[in-house]
Amino acid sequence: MTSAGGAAPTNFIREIIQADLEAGRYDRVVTRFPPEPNGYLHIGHAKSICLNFGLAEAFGGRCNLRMDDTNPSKEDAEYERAIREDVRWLGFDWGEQVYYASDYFEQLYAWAVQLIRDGKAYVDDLSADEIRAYRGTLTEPGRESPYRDRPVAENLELFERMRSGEFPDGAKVLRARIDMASGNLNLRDPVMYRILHATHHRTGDRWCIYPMYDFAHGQSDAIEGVTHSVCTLEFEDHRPLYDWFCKALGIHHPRQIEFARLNLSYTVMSKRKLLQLVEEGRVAGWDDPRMPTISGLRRRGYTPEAIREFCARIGVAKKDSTVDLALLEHCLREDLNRRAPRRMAVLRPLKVVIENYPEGQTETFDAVNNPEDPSAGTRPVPFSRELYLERDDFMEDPPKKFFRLAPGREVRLRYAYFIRCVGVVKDADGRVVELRCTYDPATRGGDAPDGRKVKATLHWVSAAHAVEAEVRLYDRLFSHPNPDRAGEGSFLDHLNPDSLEVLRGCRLEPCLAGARAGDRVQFERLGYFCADPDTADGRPVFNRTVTLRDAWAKLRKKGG
RNA sequence: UGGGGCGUCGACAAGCGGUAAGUCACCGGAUUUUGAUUCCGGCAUUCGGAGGUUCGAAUCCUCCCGCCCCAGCCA
Repeated sequence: MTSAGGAAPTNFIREIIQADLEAGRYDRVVTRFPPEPNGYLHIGHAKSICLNFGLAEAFGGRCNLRMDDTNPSKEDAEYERAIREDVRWLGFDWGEQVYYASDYFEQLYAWAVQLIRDGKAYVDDLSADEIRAYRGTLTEPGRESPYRDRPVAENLELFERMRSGEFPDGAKVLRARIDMASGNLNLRDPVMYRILHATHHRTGDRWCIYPMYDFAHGQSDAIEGVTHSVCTLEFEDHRPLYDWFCKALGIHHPRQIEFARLNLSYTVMSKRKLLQLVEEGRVAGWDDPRMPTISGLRRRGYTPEAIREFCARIGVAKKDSTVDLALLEHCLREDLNRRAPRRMAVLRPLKVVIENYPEGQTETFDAVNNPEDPSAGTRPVPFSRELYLERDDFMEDPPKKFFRLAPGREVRLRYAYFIRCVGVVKDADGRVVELRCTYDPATRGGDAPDGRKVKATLHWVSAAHAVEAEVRLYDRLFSHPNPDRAGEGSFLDHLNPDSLEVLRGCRLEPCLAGARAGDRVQFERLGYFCADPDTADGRPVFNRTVTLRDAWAKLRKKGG
């Protein structure tokens, strides 16, 4: 069980469970999170994970992690490994063991035989195309297969031969015998087993017939004593079938409850599309920091706490909805604000020479590590005659609302001195390459004894002491709020061409030399950053997790 | 034209017959050695629409409209 749940607000699922408990329908609560190991987990799965583990925790029950591994042609042990890692990282504990649908293959087979014996399942020789044709359409009923009334004994024998490998893929299937005229397509004699001569990553070549989702999921729930099988809306149509199998088999009958899956603006969530992004090299892999995968978010610098808080805030309902990415980012900033140490980093360096500061002199200032957390203490930051400032913090011909550095203007260097720009050095092309400034020794520490004010406080890094680094600026992967439904064309048409900008030659304050992969910091005035695994000794690589809220950027955008 | 769902502020979401919570976003304004954080204020006379029941309806009934899902031997 978990210890990670927050105080999640109530929702309709909790109410159903509460009512079930009170009515005595179940005497305990068991849920499960059942991913298919055919891809990486994403933020949408996080919603389901938080929901299922959270439900179990709220009712003092248990939540099983179960691999829904019934299709060997798509699944892989690597995905399984990643799933465990991600669930664990999110902060959930699945207890003694991971469960596997594949562990139930023998039992599932026995249950299939039982249904055949009861005349409720039959072996069909129709091809896939024929089955489709016989199924009918949304508005017309289907037709019964000519093999539907095979004698039980023949069905039994054929099914056994299917298992023993006598038939090639697709030659036969086992079908439930329900109702070819049902308005619910799932009830038109759904396929229970198909022949698949494929090696399963766990059962190897022991099987060449594999159960379909509908004949595996509910039964797996039953075996594990699941009481509430929570899944997404698209399975609502499957519930009658889920119930039919449990009833026909006379086994423990969990209640299936459906909720709306998570959609996030500016991102795609389907595994198919995420896979495509990876396979076509649109991103660097499943853990590319632009991906909505758990591993991508982790590498980007997200915290499990922020993701859990987000999941608690979005709620659980049956309405199709798309949550604003801004909410996710808000949860992230909220968490990082209270825990990320502050550092100074200049991403686009502009050299500054303090003309009246003695050459060769260095002094040290104490900088606060985290204004939100006094216990985080301070660190020393060296200051000298030559510094780097952010190019964006200087404008030669500033607009009215710009109150950073400009010719003749005075600003404060954080923790250090007031400086005034007295000269601009340009190259042959007229590009600003260096600033000449003077400092006021009386403002040491950042306050003027005469009480004069400055409108801006800038971050800076001493040139001689700076650590060079690579910084990767990430932005949303898609430029359209809903890449899935943005008119005709592919979602790929809406990829944001500026989703990644790599900056080299960035200058960090010296204490960042020892950054280790996974370290999260706030670069003051810029945003939250996380040291990437590509970080090498003495050569940090930082990913921008998210920018700080930026009133100036907003202003600038408005003004054109 | 079949079956299953869903419609409350720009985005989420409470509300469960007694007269529209909260959050994000947005817009002010205060404090600030991060144009950050924090703080304070604003933001649905109205609940997809139309009727009806009721002293009273977002909540109950009827009809209509809109959106989503289902025709894999995927999950």
